Formats: sequence, structure tokens, C-alpha cells
Amino acid sequence: MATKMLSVERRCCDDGCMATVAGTHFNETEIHEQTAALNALGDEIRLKMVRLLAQHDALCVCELEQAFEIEQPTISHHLKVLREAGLVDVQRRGTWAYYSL
Amino acid sequence: MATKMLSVERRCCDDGCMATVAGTHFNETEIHEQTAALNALGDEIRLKMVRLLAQHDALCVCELEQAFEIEQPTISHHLKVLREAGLVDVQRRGTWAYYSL
DNA sequence: ACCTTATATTGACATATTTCGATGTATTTG
DNA sequence: CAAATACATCGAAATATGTCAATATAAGGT
Repeated sequence: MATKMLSVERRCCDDGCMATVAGTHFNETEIHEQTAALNALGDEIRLKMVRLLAQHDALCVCELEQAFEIEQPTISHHLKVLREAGLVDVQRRGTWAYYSL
Repeated sequence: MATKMLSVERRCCDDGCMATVAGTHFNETEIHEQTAALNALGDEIRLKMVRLLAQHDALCVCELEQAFEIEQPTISHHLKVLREAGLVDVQRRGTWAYYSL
């Protein structure tokens, strides 16, 4: 019975998670969609845009333009990122483009 | 009383939101903290790391290393981003660094 | 003291992102 | 149809980010 302890703490974990962690598999499509959305929101201007849209039902580009100190092409760029992440919707009416969540 | 309609749709909105939107003010500190967290999660490797930590209570760097095909300095870099975003916690024990949510 | 192991940091490079001016495309107005 | 308005796209420049090899740090074992 002289169960001599093997030198304590030779490994960082003893519950076999090393193998478990290494073998973890992810749904790549899901991961990709989620990082796209999170990344789109991980920008100060885009997060503010989403916040504005959240309290305004729908806003056109010229209105959003007023809220930020950046030029119109940049506004369009950020809206495109939000669109491609599936976070906002556009609806054209005349010359205006109304964006909404 | 001949209230002649002004040419319809000269403005993109008629509920005065132009002024409202322009005057919106944000809590910059809050926005900054939130974009930091969202941005940290908006990367495939870091999102996977958080997912792994979510199902493992705590993991050391060498375990995380097994789950990805990137070198150790890159693992450390991503963990630093997660730490600075306030998303994970480290606890040193001997030579090992245990990360947890 | 020396060697090994676990993790962090540095420096360099490649790629991605943000931003803007210029230009393009519709749509409306005169 | 010409001019003006609202928005998108392109191309270029500046900055940020991801990655790695090399090196540093720190703790443990011999």
C-alpha cells in the first residue's frame, strides 16, 4: 500500500482536459458569423450607429451623418460593414436610404 | 386657408429626428469599454478561447496552445487582449498561468 | 549553480482597417 | 435634359492588428 506520491504537480492539470481541449471542435460557420457581428459592433462609430438606430426605428444616411464628425463615404463604409454582418437593413425610398435594425 | 402643400418629401424625415439625432450624446467611457469587449470577441481565435474557458472552469496556456495551430507568443497576445478587455482572469500557480472567465 | 519548462515581451513583417477626396449612379426638380 | 441631392464605390494613405522568431523572465527540478 505504500502508494508513494508521484512528484506533485508535474502536469498543469490532472483531469485529462489537455486531451479534451485539444480535441474540441467548433462549428466554423457559426464562429465566423458571430465574429463578423461582434467585430462589426467592436467599433465606436458603428456601436453608436446601432444605438441610434435602436432608439429611432429608422434613419437615413444624411441623418446619421449629422451625428458624427466623419465624412459621408466613411458613414457609407461603416453602414456596409453593419449590413454585411447582418445587423442592419436598408430600404430605399426615392433618393434616401433608410437604415434600421 | 388655402394651405398649399409644400412639395412633398423635401426632407427625409418630418418628425424632427434630424435635430435629435445630431444632438445625441453618448457616455464615451461606456462606449469605449463596450467596443473593447466586443472587439476582443470579434476574432475567431479569441471567441474560441472564451468558448473553451466557458466549458472548462480554468485552463492554462499550454492547454489552450493545444487547441490552436498558432505559436505560443500569439496565444499570449490574444490572452492579453482578452485580459485588457476585462473578459478573462489569470491566476499564477507555479510556472503555470490559469485563465478563467 | 545549471538546466528545463511555462509564459510574457520585443521587434519585424504582412495583412487588414479606417479614413478621405474624387468620382460614379440614381432620383428628383426646374 | 440640365442641375442638384442622396448615397455608393474606388483608390490611396495612414494606422492598427495578427503572426512569428528570438529573447526575456521566473519558477522548479537536479
